[in-house]
Amino acid sequence: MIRDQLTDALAAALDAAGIEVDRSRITLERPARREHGDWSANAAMVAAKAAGRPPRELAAELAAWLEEPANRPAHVERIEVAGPGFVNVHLAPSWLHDVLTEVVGCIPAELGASDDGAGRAVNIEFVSANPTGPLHAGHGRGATYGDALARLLERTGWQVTREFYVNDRGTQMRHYAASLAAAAAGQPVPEDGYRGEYITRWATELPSELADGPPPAADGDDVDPLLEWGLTRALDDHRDVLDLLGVHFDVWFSERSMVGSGAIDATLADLRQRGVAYDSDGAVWLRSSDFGDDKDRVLVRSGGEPTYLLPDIAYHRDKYGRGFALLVDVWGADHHGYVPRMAAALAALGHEPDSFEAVITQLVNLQRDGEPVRLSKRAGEIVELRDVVDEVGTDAARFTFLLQSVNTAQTFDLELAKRKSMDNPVYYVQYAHARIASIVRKAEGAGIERLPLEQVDLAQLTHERELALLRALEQFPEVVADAARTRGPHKITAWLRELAGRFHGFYHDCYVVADSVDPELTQARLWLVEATRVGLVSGLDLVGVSAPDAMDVLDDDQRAVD
RNA sequence: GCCCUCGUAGCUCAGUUGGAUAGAGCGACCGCCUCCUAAGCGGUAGGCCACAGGUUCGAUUCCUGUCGAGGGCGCCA
Repeated sequence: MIRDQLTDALAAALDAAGIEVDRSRITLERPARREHGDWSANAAMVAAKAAGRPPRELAAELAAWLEEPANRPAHVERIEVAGPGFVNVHLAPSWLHDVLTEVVGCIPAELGASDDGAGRAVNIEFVSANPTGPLHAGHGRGATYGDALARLLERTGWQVTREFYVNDRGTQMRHYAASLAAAAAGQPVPEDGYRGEYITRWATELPSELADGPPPAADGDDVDPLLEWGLTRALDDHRDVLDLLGVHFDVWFSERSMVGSGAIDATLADLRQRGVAYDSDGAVWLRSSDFGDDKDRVLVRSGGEPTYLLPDIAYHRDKYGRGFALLVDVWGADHHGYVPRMAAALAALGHEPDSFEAVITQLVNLQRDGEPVRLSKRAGEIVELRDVVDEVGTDAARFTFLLQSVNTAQTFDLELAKRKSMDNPVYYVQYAHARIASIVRKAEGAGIERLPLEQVDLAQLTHERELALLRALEQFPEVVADAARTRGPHKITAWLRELAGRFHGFYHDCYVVADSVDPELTQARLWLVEATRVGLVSGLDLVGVSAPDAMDVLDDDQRAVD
């Protein structure tokens, strides 16, 4: 890595100047402006105070030392001092030609790969919607985010398990079953019930012996056939829609399974043994306020029934028991208040605070051509995720959900997402890939074969468009590492848009296969195009979006409408 | 009242452990097709980075406060 070479050289220059400075404070950054060079160092400004000298004077000394032929790192063209004391390094294009060679030497799945995770096991739990109804549009964001994060962590050396927690017991399930029963009997949904449109729709699917049967038992753990049917119906829906979205789970973990296994009782016993649970007012409490929570929380109600918290703790205890070094939970915004008590509970069980992370995904506001899609929460109106995916397609849905950071509320415009035009980022990026395939076809059609890389003169690549493309590719490994570390897959879509943009500029200004292009240049450009293809496929793979070889061509009428 | 996430161009959003003249796309306006898909490319206009202090050589970034938006504060899940 040239960055490391430059950092080493800079440290040597500081040594030579007799200046001691904390090495970690010396950083090399990519300047925002091209004329500031390829890399910029702040070392002189950082060291100025300790050295008691003006930063620019120091910078000049460092620059002079680095320009000495004996000290000059590879590819360095010139070094300048600028601004308040930056040392700017300008590199020769040859360093980017080396980047090209590195990129085409990788298959897409290897590009940006690292060993940051060191093979540790991470469990990513996401979606985990209650099996009391269909997934809605908001779940799509969590589903896509969780899956993309999983892909990022896999790329960076983690062993990933994708997990869905099924809340298949408790009061919500009983309300759900009662709602189905009421709808089947043509009666109004009970006060605490679910009143979405899907209830009546699903009720019509009930087999007659269930639809006509007696109302479900009000409580108890007796098996209620109607509830079982409803559970299966909802889970089938979830699995099906997630499949459409290209999201697949390794584990569907049943809350109910922990009753039979004794995991819930064992967890309570564990908490008591650690002295972090106590009895008061007939209930059992968790001493969560000792672990950063606002107040203590009830684990078992005075009536003897556990709250939702206890099975959740048992569930996370189970995950630790399966050997995961890191647990990541992806939750909707309406659960963020739940984070401190969960973290407190896991700390109370003796786990490292860093081993549990909760990512909160903010809301998704649906729009259609700029107009908000209004829903009545009281009437239980939702936009089903299935409808979103059906309307805009898997690729567009995924890419759009991943366009921005999950900690800001998202505006998702259905019309924009499905539009096949330049204002839709997913098509902009995919179109770049299709253009590459088109160039390859064109070359084949012209009988031009791409020669082995070692026979090609990459020094032919000097056009600013060509270099800009290589600069974007050069950054990819860092972007991947950063996106994984900060749990931000939106940084991948941002990079893809950048790369695609630079490719479209190249495509416009630099023909690859044409009579006007020298054959040697064609060869170099064919390799540049191949490197770009590897980058696009690699990035698209991280977000689970396809890289098509051709796009549907709009006819003239449609184009005129655009 | 307390907590969480935010507040950046007309709109949707980026903004790299604090860096130089704050960016992209869309929208608006002006240009560009004998040649690999014009679903593209180039240019112009558009900003008190919500506001006020503080830390720093340097703050959109870190700290405090104010205002504004959304969400959360149950022996509900």
